[in-house]
Order: sequence, then structure tokens, then C-alpha cells
Amino acid sequence: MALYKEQSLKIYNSMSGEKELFTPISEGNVGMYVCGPTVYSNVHLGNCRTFISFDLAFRYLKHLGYKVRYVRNITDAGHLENDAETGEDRIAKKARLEHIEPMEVVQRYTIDFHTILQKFNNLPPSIEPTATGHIVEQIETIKKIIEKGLAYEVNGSVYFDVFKFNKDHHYGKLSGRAIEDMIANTRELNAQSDKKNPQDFALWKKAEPQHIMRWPSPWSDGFPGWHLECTVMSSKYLGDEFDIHGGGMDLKFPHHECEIAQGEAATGKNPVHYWMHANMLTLNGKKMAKSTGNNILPEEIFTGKNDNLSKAFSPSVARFFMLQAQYRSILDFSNDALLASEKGFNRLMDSYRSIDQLPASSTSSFSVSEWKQRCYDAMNDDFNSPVLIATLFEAVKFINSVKEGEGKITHSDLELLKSSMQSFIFEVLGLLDVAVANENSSAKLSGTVELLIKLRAEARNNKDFATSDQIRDQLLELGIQLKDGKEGTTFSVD
RNA sequence: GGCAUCGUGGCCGAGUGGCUAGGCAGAGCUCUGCAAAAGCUCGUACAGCGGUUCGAAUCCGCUCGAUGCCUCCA
Repeated sequence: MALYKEQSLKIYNSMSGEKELFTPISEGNVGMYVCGPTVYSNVHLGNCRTFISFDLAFRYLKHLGYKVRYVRNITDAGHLENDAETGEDRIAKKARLEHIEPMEVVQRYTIDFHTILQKFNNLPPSIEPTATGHIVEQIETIKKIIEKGLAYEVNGSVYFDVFKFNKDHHYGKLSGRAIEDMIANTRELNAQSDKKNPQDFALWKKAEPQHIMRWPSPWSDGFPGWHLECTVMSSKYLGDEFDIHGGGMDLKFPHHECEIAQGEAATGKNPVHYWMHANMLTLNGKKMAKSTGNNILPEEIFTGKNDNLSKAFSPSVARFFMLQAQYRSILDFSNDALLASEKGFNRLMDSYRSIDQLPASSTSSFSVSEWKQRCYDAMNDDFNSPVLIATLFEAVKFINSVKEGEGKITHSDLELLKSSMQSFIFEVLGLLDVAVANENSSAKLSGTVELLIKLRAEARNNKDFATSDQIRDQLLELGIQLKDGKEGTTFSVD
């Protein structure tokens, strides 16, 4: 029997503002769409947090036995830097600054994006469509919306008629806005706007002569509006209605609001059943954003080359740090927080590795099956990874107590403990055991250290503490820590 | 200005009416030749002010503060 039949997953739906029992449209199958990046520069750590959050959801849904189709787009068509009627798109700007083709910009940063997410051990999505690969579909959707009378053409550009749409629908229902408030709060636009109303948004923009990324359409040589690609690609691969749509909190308005409007205008159906929004990662208390320069690159974490960092941290430590906060909470990045996470992460891994060495008893002093269900309870509660991690640490405490000869565990509980820890740490949380990953290259090292441990033990037996301490202290200087336990000495490498 | 989210012990972060996570740091003890590691014990926090309630960090109101969106952003 599939696990999802035993576990009841609740997801916080941004649309209702409540945690709702998750029921997919088609039993056993989940369609999930997440807004991907615009590839005009390196992904920063804040971007990564969002994608790690949805990777966690993807992993858990799969773990529960769902067949998941995870679609995440790449925005590679240039979109304007602001809502002005003229201006340069960010990809073209980057191309001009670096003297390369716009598609070279796209290629370079798509590769960077993939490389970084792979280091964080994110699973690749099932489909990763690009905006430029779906121009035809986007034009077709614009035609549909025009036919419904909810879009209009002006000077080769097509705009979505928000006011007209709002007569029969509620534009603003996701972000809790009323159109009257939007009008009251509208900022002054430049006078030469083609839009009927400032709230209208572009479905198609006529390209200026210098605009490189352009495609023919019934209205003009131009390019699609930013919001359109997600509507088109999500419906193409997941259907007019699908289960989960995710993205960063900053996309809630206007991007996701526009997606809903486009979907409802084109098909008459409300496209998304569960809206999920991942919260921001902040640096120095401020949102990380490419546009303000308040950001830190993942590569700088891995190398330690950033003024905010005292040392380098592995991708798994950074991932663990982020998973220690719930995805809907703002998380503030700091060196101290990362240092604390690193210690906790290492303790978790050390404990996991020691499970094989635990002696079995005839009874257990810890209910493994009950503990396991609490792990599920945590994840079932809107993917609450920090509570899952806290629960994993209960097991760590127990494992260590067995090592000390305090706790007792039966053979079958031992098996269950090991397989559960394995599932949650690696499969669900997607953490990587650095020591295991380096096993092959470190086989010689561990042999060498084992030899030194043996020599030290002999020296200690002979009360030659000068020699034994020298071995211990010099190894520590090299980053190898010896740990004396009841069952002998083990070691860990930084 | 509008809308939204949030303010938890030294730090990071869970918890949404009573049983008061977890990690890191700190203190004591056990173990140890001494340490480290590990184990045990300790800390009793919820911005402020009112209100609801037998009982509130948790619900309501107000005040203060922070952040996000309202123009591109995960």
C-alpha cells in the first residue's frame, strides 16, 4: 500500500490562508509547477532557498509514493526591467555589457543554476521548459484571451484588461487585494502609456528596433509578457487545472495573480488547487536580491570567500541550515547560524554512521515505531522540516545512549531505526554525507588513522602519554579528531 | 499611504489555548592518565499595554518595532 494512504499530508494554501488536507486531482499523481529563475546572472543563495524548499516538497511527495510531475521553467526571454513602456530587458543588457549574444547569457547562467542546485543535492525537475521554446503556445493563449474579450491590442502590443476581467472574477484574490485599493495606490505612470489602465499587464510587447530577442506574431515582431509563460507551460504539461503551484513569496503579486487571471480568462477554470509560497532568505535583515546587491553567492559559501563568512561551509551544511527553518518563515543568514548548523549537522551524521556498531538487546528502551510516526507527523504538517530535524535529534540522543551502554534496542528496532534515519536524512531532507561521499578517496586515510589509533592505544597502555598525546593533538591540528568511546576509538575528519 | 507577514531565552529557530521542541553557546556532574567525544542534570523565554478565559506565547483590541509586496526579483 502506498504510504500516502497512511499519512495525511497538510499543505498551507496561500489562497485560503489555511493548512488544508492535500488531495490530488488524480489519486496517486501530483502535478507541481514552480516558477524558476530568470537566467541573466548567477543564482544567489536566496534563490536557492526557494528551490530547496520545493525540492523538499518534491522529495517528500515522492517518498509518500506519489507519482510526481515537477515542472519548473527557465525564463530565458528578455523581460523589461520595469513596467515602463520602453526600456531594456535584463538579458539584453547583460549581453551588451559582456559583448555576447543574449542566448549566450541564457546558456551561461542556466548552467550555473543547474550546477549550483546539483551541489545542494536538489533533484532535477521532471520537465524544465523554457519561455523561448514556447512562443507559439503563448501566442495561441493570447489569441484565446482576446477572443474572450479580455485583452486588447494597441500599437502592436497586447494587454490584459484587468478591469473587465474583474467584473466576473476577483483579480487580487490570492494576495488579498481589492482592485479599488490598487487604483487608489497607483503611482504616476509615464503619460505615453498604451494601457487603458495602469493595472493592465502586457501579454505581448512590440519590440523596439534595438531589441534583439524578438519573434513574429499576429500583432507585431515582439516578445511575450513575463506572466504568460508560466500560465502556458503549466497548462501544457500539467493541464488547465493542476495540484500545486509554488514560487517565492515575492511572486505572489503581481506575477501569480496575473497567472490566475490569464488561466481563468483562457480556460474559465481556476488553474491551481494549492498555492505554496516560500519565504525570503535575508542577509543583514534585508531581503537578498540581485537588484540591490544585498546577496551572497552559493559559491562564496563553499569557498568561504565572502566578508560575512569566517570559513567555508559545505553545500549540505548550508542546506541543513535552511531546512532548520520552516519554508514559510523568513530566515536570516549569518555566519554564527551556519557555524551552529555545521556542528549539529556533524553530530547527526556521526550518530547515523554509528548505528551499525550498536549492540542489539532483547528489549528496546525507545519506541522506534512511535518515533518514526512522529517524523512523518512533522513532515505531514506542511513540510515542517525543523520539527523533523528535532525529532531526528531525539534518535541521535538515543543512539548515543545505546553506545554508552545506557539505552537498549532490539535487532528489529535497530533495522527500523537505521532504515528510517536513512530515509529521512538522505531521501527526504536530501542531505549528503560528506564522509561517505569521499569514502573511496579516504580509504587510505582511514587506514592510516586506524594505524595511529592503534599506536596511540599501545602508548597509553605503556603509560607513555607524551607519545599518545602527541598523536592525538597533531591529528587534531590536521583536522582529524579522535573520539574515545566505550567500544574503542573512532575518528572524524573536518 | 494600502495590503500582508512577523516580533520567542545569549544566538538560530519550532510551537497557535493547559502537558511549555530542537540545534549552537554556557554551567555542573559522569566517563578519561589529562582532554576531546559521548551521557546525565540545569537554564523557564515568548515586544509592550489592555481584554476574553478557570487558564494565553498561543484568541481579540490597541501601541511600538521589523520585514515583504504595491515597479524587475525566488
